[in-house]
Amino acid sequence: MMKRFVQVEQLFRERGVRLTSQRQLVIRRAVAYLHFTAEELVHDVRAIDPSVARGTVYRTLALLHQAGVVEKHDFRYGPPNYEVTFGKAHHDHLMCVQCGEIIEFQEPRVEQLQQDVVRRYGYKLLSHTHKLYGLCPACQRVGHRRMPKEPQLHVEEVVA
Amino acid sequence: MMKRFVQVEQLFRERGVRLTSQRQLVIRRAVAYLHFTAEELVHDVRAIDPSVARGTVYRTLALLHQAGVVEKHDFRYGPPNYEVTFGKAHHDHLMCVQCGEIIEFQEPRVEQLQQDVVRRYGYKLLSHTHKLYGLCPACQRVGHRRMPKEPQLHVEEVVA
DNA sequence: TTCGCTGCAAAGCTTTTGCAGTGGT
DNA sequence: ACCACTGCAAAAGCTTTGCAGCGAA
Repeated sequence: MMKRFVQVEQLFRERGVRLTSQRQLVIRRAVAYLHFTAEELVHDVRAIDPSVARGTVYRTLALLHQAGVVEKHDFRYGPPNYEVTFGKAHHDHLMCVQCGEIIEFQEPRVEQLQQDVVRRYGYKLLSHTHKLYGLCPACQRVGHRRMPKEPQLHVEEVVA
Repeated sequence: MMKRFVQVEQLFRERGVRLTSQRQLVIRRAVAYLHFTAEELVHDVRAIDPSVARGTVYRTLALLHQAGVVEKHDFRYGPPNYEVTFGKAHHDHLMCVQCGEIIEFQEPRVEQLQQDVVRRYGYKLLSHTHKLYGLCPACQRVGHRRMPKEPQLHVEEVVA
């Protein structure tokens, strides 16, 4: 955890982005989470230092995204979800559009193909999101007519 | 185009969703677009029938997403972008986090792997999003310190 | 006839922004 | 000493919702 924080700091330095005390705090808190919303991060950071402005947290979050440190996921249930992907094994998402179940899966072969694509266009890959939407086994059986209920996250595998 | 509209109607019927005149209008307009925002769709629909409420458009858009007809893309530039993927060849996105350039690419091998994953969990695949974030060749060369400018969409291939 | 759907319009949330002052490098 | 960054607080922007009436099946 500490190590990851230092790595992100290093990343910012390389990019010539100033490492203010506020940003250090935001980064420190963000990398401590698995998943979080922007407002949760605001709340968490301000619990430690109430003087940090909401805008600063959002601005830092944008920087973290640009640096490839965090991903933004929009699952259509509540506010968008952020996730720190830097220094972690990538995983993708499979979601049931009916009941909202979310499965996290790993597929190394996709990672390989992503490298192929990126190379084809001369890009340098920083991060990615990959979501599959469908019907889970249960929702395929019952009538397909109900609106989704509350979402549920089924974490298949979490790699620290 | 007309054919796709009829197919979507069929899909709604199968799901036991009522096909009101308002929904027909929203679907008709949505499938006419390549990319659109929710508000653009609202504007377009209301240009034809001003009595259709904003809420109805948003509610129908949610249904279309659940049915796997449209995808929602959040590129962090302006409002989320919707795209009709039903009946079209899938394509994924490669985006430069620096300048906002967006490249649409096709990678059939990824599609194949998606089927593997979906089968593994017993799901029925409806749609997907797959985005790669990185630095384009130009932004790798110049200093990496500037905030993104306006986004640009480079459509690699558009399949009707 | 039933009950899912709609219009209306306001509320609710998340995110952005302008500006004067502060602080990293 | 620069000028990027911050706090503040309001504005903006997108989406949702409650409710009474309507209309598809």
